[in-house]
Amino acid sequence: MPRLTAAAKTEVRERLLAAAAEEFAAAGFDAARIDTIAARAGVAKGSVYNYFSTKEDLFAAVIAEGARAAAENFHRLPTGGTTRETLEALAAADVEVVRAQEAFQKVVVREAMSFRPTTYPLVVEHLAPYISAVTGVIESGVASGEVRSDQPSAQLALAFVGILGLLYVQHWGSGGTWPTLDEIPRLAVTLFYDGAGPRDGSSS
Amino acid sequence: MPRLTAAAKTEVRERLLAAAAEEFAAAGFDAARIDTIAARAGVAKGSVYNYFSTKEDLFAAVIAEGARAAAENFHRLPTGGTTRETLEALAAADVEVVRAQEAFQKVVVREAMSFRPTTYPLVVEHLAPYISAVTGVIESGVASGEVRSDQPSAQLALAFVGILGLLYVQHWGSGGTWPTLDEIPRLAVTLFYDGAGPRDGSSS
Amino acid sequence: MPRLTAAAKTEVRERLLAAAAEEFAAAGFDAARIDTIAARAGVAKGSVYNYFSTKEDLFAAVIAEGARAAAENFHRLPTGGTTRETLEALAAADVEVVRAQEAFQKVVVREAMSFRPTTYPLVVEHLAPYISAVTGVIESGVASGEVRSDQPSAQLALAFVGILGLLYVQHWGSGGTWPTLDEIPRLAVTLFYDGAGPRDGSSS
Amino acid sequence: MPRLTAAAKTEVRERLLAAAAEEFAAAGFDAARIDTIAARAGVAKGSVYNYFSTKEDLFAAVIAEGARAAAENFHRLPTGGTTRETLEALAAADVEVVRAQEAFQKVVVREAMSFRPTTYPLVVEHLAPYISAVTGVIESGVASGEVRSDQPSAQLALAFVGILGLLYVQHWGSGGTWPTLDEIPRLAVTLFYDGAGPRDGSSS
DNA sequence: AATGAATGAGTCTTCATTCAT
DNA sequence: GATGAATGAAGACTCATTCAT
Repeated sequence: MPRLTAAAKTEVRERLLAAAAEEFAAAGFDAARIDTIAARAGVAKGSVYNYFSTKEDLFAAVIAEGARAAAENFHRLPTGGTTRETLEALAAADVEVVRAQEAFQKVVVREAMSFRPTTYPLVVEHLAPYISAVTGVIESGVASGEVRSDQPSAQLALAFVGILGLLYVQHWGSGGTWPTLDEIPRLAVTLFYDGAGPRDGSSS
Repeated sequence: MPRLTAAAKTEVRERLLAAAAEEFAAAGFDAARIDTIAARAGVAKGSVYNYFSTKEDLFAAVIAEGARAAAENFHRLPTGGTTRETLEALAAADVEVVRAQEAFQKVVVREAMSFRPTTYPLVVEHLAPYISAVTGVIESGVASGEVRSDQPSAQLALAFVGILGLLYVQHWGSGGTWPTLDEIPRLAVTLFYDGAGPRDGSSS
Repeated sequence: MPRLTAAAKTEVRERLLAAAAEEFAAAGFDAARIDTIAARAGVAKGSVYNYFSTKEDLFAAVIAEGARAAAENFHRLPTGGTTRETLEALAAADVEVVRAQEAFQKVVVREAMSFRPTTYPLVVEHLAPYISAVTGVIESGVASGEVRSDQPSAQLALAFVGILGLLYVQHWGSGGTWPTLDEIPRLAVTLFYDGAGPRDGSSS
Repeated sequence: MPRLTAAAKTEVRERLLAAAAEEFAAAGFDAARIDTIAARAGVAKGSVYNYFSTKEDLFAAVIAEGARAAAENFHRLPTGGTTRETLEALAAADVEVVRAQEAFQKVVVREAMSFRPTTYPLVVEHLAPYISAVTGVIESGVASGEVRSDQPSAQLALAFVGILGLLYVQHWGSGGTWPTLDEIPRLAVTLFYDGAGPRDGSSS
């Protein structure tokens, strides 16, 4: 009989991941300290190495968990609305993930934006399902004439995800001032879909 | 009698800045090594400290130089075109700066996207003139009816600069595959100005 | 389960203090090397920092330990003799401390004599109980007419402690030649109590 | 013809010595910085090495100058008074030297009290003439019955010089509070000559 | 499995000394 | 002789990782 039940192990692992996400989000990979993470998770420093073989490994696990949670949304896509509505719903769902797991998402977004040779491939790999889900939505939009067809769908999908990330960056960078998390879905869709050109009367 | 002329000192300082930009761009602040920077600049490690009192100080100088070069464009704004043309010209000029000083701009963009408490204020401070110049262009566009008036100009300006940054991130993150630097000005304007909604025949 | 028992930790800490005292006594604060101290204590350099957060902190601990041992004597003051006998007994007890902890006492005496802004306050603070104990003895002497009353007791106490220190300085400075440790208590009392004026027959 | 007259060279040398004395007095040998000394003397750092080959050499020159000025007094000994008066006059003359050259004397006194292998021999060597002059005075006192004869004169001389030093230490250590420089000669003689034993009516 | 002390390679930074001008 | 930039050896301190208990 194990000294710890599987459930207990999982629970410690999750506490470690959460603590690590906080620390990596606040300090970045290099400045993050294992001591802090262990303390925040309420375990001894050495115990961290019973769960993750390396600081880098722990970091990767944080990214993976963040990306996993984000990607999960796209398995229960809302259907039946316009492309615009679908995209806004997606963004809204993503915002909920950010709300629930702010630290994880900060880490993912920062790494996605920082193209560091060590960590970039990780993020790309983990975000791939996410991106391809968005690509699917865009393609449907193109098919139905709701999305312009003169740009590759894959690139438009990247742009949408990028804009969403950008809004998070501005949210965090401004200390939550602007935009607020609530405003993000609508803003993302407006920016992505309508652009800044003059309105003929329609839209937000 | 000074051992070095003022010009020679400036030259060393510039070599150091360039070397530091390379290193910071490649490794990030924490992982960057003063040894590497000194070696790349062709001076002894100790000499770095004759020019910059601290690693952090050197980093700040790199940001300042990058932002300075970027902001310089906006003093010679093209005039007389449409807002769209002006924005594209601005983006094109910025791309030239990136081409000329790729490492510096990588550092600036990365820090702008990474909201680290230590460095974020620096970037914000140095990018302020840049942002407010773009805001001016947008405001003219609003006045002439070329830009939608239902969003604050300052926020639209942030969005434009953000999209530009995003495209750089994708450029660097993709290893230069897509978008290429050449494509960036047009893409930035298209995304920002037109959005992804369906075309009625015009554009791109 | 701790890797070391509390007793083992204390033991390492004491080895470090002893090694540090040796090194500080021999080289002075600035010239002392943490490497040397660690090596002498038989631990790795990094381990020093598990016990003391800073070289300065370690130094302060050495002073504190030295002063603590010195002050301890004064809690078991000999009573019932003349002031002269009491002072000589005190000095003799102090000499025993010096014998037992020569390096610690060297550090304390040197710092007490060197009025360096950084360390002087430390010494003053730690020697305070010591000085005030001596002051008490002197006051009794004044009350009983054994000590002159035309000088403040506090200042006489300082003088006594100073003379004791002076004799240590001459002991160490002369390589132990003169005075020897054994001679110090008698000498201290003679100098302090009788002075160099002519004898009318009495004393030493 | 030299680019600098001998007088000008001497003048720079003296400024350097004075600046060095200040710095060594304030910081101690190790913490003293050549930069600071050069700046305080109003010359470039490199110029220091035109006058002194080494930091240690400069330090030795400061000690030598301090000891030289102190020893000078003893060449014009007051004569014809009692031993007690002579000693007080000597102490008074020494206090004048300290007043005129406080930094130099601080350095000498501190090193005399700190028995550091590197510097102690220097001080001993330079103070030798000083000590032997005092020894001469004491010997005369012994001969005339004014000084006790049961202690070697050389040791009494050391004690007198030591007490003087001790009073300086207390003066500097107390921030000039007690004793003041003016009080020192009388105090030195009282302590040295009379001791703390009870008065029969005489003295201070 | 958990613990936390020990480890030591790795870093920034300082500063006496040199030397080209 | 004066200058001050360049040098690089040296040192305090950090921290991921290991491992005895």
